[in-house]
Formats: sequence, structure tokens, C-alpha cells
Amino acid sequence: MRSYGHIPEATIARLPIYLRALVDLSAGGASTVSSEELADLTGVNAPKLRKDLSYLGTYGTRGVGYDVDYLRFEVSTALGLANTWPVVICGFGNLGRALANHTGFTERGFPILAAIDTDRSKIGHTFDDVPVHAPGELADVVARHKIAIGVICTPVEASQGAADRLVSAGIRSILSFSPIVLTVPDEVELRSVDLSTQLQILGFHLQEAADEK
Amino acid sequence: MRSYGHIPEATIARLPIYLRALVDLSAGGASTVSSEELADLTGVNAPKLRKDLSYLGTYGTRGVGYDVDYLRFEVSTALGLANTWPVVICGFGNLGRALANHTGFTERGFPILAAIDTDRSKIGHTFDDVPVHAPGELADVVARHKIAIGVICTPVEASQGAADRLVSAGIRSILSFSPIVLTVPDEVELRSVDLSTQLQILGFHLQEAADEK
DNA sequence: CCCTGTGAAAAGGTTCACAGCA
DNA sequence: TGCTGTGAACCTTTTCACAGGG
Repeated sequence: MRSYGHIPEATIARLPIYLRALVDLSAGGASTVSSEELADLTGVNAPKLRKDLSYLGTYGTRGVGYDVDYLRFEVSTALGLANTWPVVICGFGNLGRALANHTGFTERGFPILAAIDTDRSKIGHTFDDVPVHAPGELADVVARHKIAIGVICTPVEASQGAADRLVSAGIRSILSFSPIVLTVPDEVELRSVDLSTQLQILGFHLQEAADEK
Repeated sequence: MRSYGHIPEATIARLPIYLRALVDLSAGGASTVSSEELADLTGVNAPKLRKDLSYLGTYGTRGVGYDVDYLRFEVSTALGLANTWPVVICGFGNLGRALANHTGFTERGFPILAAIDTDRSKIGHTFDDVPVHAPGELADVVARHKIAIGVICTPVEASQGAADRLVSAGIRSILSFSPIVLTVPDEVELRSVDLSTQLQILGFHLQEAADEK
């Protein structure tokens, strides 16, 4: 359908932030916004914001700014949010259930339609409207719900196995909360969020500050 | 104490990954490791790994590789893990409790010593060994436990307020799971992890793949 | 001869200044 | 005049090739 030239990954990572600000602006009744205002709201500087938006197209009006609703639609389209991308959660422990309980995902087009867990006492039951299935049912669940994204919340030991099964079931997009480096084929897009890594980066700078004294 | 020259942020963000691999290697009984092996384990290429390590010092032996335990100690020291950095969690809902329940943080030197919540039914109680306090007690809790890091897991509406209170209480390092851009003074280090942003980035590439067809 | 350490080149991102249109 | 869109300069990060010690 619509095709953009090469958009830098760094820009793509900022689009969701712009989109959220645009949704808020729209809800607040704003009809236009300047690059400077939107930049302030999203914590970037104005030229960077304009450059980012310019990769998507020329949606602004010189001397005026951007039409909030129009820009919101275009950013939303670029992000693929015209479609919904069903999600399966692998590993339905504390973190998995916290995600399932979080309403923001469904609102943004990522409904969590199923979970996989090895715990017999959970399988067959439903938590926060999410049905829990046995690992062996994964391929079937993926096909039935047209799952597009797998989220890995299993314990570390099980995370590579979960990734392998997701790939076998045909999933091409994985978000992992596992703290280890997972191996997947090149055609699979894998994003990793390791919560303790984030703390360790803060720890580095705390140490640096302590050493300066 | 020890002082390094300027280490790129990109390098710092990879150090926790190297450290985890080194801990695993050490536990597995390996005594030396080559840059290529360690690079494979951590998903980077060998020259990048060597360049990263070279910012910390010259810890390898040409023709041999790196001594696992020595390198592990050095990376660990660089990350400030000789110290422990106590953590307070603001907003003790599903996500906050999932983090508290996660043993990996304490193991890595980030003990969660307290939580703050507005819910009267939680205040004064303890979940997973973490005592819950009222917001007004934050400054006192920070001082008593020498809290170094605040983690924000509140609902969106409350997140900027939580950040403000953390800053007032003297906290200089914040990890936020809020999906909005928080404003803090320059001297405060703020890292943000927005879970739905990660899904939206996957959504962008799914859309891209769908459009190509 | 092996594998680390590193300058130099290439690529990727950000900033800037200003051209250009409303 | 005001604010967007963008080439060019600048900075950061990655890659590469190879010098150099064990």
C-alpha cells in the first residue's frame, strides 16, 4: 500500500511517542500544532521532530504548523495501527499477567488473545479475559487467532524454547522480557527488554558520580 | 576511585549483557574466552566487543583471550555492582508487584526495599517482603533506606507527580514504565521503558512487510 | 601463528541554517 | 512574516584492517 523510503530505526522508535502526544492534543481540542510545541511535549528538539516527520511525507503547512488530526492519522497509519496485531503471551506468571491486565495494549491495536503456560492448574482457565493454553497448542492458537506477535515472559531457562516454538508456529515478531540473548532466524524480528539491564545502566552512572567525589 | 575516559552510552548499554554472559561462562567452568566466543554469546560482532572492552582497559591477553573471572570482575566494577543501590517502587499495582517478585534485581545489587502506593488497603502491609508506604512517607523512606533509584509503575496520570516527589526526596536516578514523557531536572538521570512502544515498533515492521506484498 | 587493541574509514543520526511556501 | 522541509556539516557509533605482544 503506502510505501516510505528508508526510515531510520531511531525515527521509528520515536513515532509512538509523537503519536501519543498527538492523541492527547486531539483529545484536548487542539486543531494545529507547531513543530516546536510537539517537540516540547515529546522531549526532542524541533528540527529533529521535523526531520522525523519528513521521512513520512510533507504533512505540515508552512507558516502554520501541522493539523493535529491529519498528522495523527498519518503517523498512526505509518505505525500500522490501522490493523490490529493479535498477541500471545508465553509464560503467564506475574509479569505476563501484569501485561494481560494492562488495558493499554488492546487500546493500541495489540489485543492479547491467548497465553501459554506449562502450569496445569492454569491451563484451561481464563485470567483477565485471557485463556491459558498448554505449550502443545501454540501452533493451533496462532492459526486460530491469527496471532502476529509473541511476547516472552517465561523464566529465563524456558525463554529460548519459547522463542523456538513461536518461530515454528509461524510467528515473525517477538518481544522478549528474558534477560538472555535469544537466537532466532534472520527473518524474525526480535526486540528485547531486559528490566535489570536498565537498572544496571543507572548503576553505572551512579558509580561514576560516586567516583568523581 | 577508578576512572574511565569517556565511554559511549551505546557501550555502557551492552556491558550488562557481557556481564551476564561472563557470569554464565564462569558458572560453566570456563577460565578463558575469546572475543569471538563472547561476541557470539552476546549477539554482537567480535571487533565491536573488543572495542567496547577497550574503553574499560586492556584486560585481554593477545594470542589467548580474556580471563573470564578477571574480566567479569572488571565489568562488574565498571557497572558499579561492587555497591548495592536500593530501590523504591512507586505504584504497587500489577507491574510493581511483578517487579518486586522478580528475584533477579536483588541478586544484581538492586534490592527493592520499599514501595509507595495511595491505596489505603495496601499501606502498612508487606508483599513479597516489600513494605508499602503512603506517598507522604517517601522522603523518610528514602533517607532511612538510603534509596538510590526510584522506579515508577503508577498509572499514567500519577506518573509525573511520582517523578516530582522522587526528585524532591533527593532521588537522582529514575526508571519509568510510564508511557508519557516525564519532565525532571537535568541532574536527574531518567530512563524510560514503554512496553506498548515496543509493540508499536514491531507493528511498524509488520505493516511494512504487509505493504510490500 | 593466534587473538587482542586501536587508528582510520564508513555508516548512521543529529543539528543547523536557511530556502521556500502560506 | 512565520513555520515547515531539507541539504550540508557535525557528531556518534560501527566496521575494518592490521599492528603488535604472547
